Amino acid sequence: MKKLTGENELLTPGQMSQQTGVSIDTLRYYEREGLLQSINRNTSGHRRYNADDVRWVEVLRCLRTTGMSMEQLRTYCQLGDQGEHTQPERLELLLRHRRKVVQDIEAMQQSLILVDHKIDFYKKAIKMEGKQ
Amino acid sequence: MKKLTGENELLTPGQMSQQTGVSIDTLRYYEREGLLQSINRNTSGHRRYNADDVRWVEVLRCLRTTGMSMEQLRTYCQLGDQGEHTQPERLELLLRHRRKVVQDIEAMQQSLILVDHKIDFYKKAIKMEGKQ
DNA sequence: TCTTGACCTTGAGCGCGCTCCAGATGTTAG
DNA sequence: CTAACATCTGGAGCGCGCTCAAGGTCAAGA
Repeated sequence: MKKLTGENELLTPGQMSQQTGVSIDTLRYYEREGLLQSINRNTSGHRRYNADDVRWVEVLRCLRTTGMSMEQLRTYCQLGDQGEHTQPERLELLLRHRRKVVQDIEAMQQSLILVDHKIDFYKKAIKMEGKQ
Repeated sequence: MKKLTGENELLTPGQMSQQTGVSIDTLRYYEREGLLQSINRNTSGHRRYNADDVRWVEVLRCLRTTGMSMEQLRTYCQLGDQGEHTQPERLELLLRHRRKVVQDIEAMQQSLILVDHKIDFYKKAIKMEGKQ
């Protein structure tokens, strides 16, 4: 009988991976790299993730999706570990990141305009060829 | 005396690099990888880029900025080499790419929302702490 | 003439973010 | 009890997109 929800809402690595969309290997890698700390273990040393861990991994995913580097992520985590007094620094880090992300999105949108021109060009060229 | 514009509008690698923002090494790398073809050479074997090359590198940059892989880029170039009859395929490739880019941008914007929530959280937390 | 500097080629090296492997231990269904 | 499967650790390997190094050619200025 497989437990689907029980055991105090704790997730096995496999369940965690499914829930977050992050591979088991990557979860362990993040832990090694200091992005994931104090993960609970059961009596035999297997990881058991809790709801906080799930939420944190979702934050990590958002930051990775927006292109934050492992190094910055590590810095961010370390600040978190150092206590509430680092909140201004963490805010600063996120604001810096945000500015970069907005720039990146704008660069992509700008580049997309040229791609669209190319697309239009091909559409017209193909249509012409049909008529010619 | 250094020529700044002369020589039939042809650009040296250094000038090309400056103009396009792509490093000399990367320009050569792209050439090796088949992304840049039939680059002219002067009598001593040095590259001389023309206006078409500049425009093409700008296209490459847009495609790279939007995350097209080297492999797809190579495919796109090869199709171009095969003549006008590959235009429908090239159009298809660009349309596929476009869809992916739009998705990527949306994913980033979505992730940015969560980052913004975190930012708000810190802003409030810091303000509270000041008042408390 | 000599030096400087841009360019050439070939091929190795690198940083990032995973991803995989080996070999051991734990867990569970039949 | 056993077979099959999940997890553990430590460390190696990989794919991508450059980037750099070594050793050479060539042209121009002092």
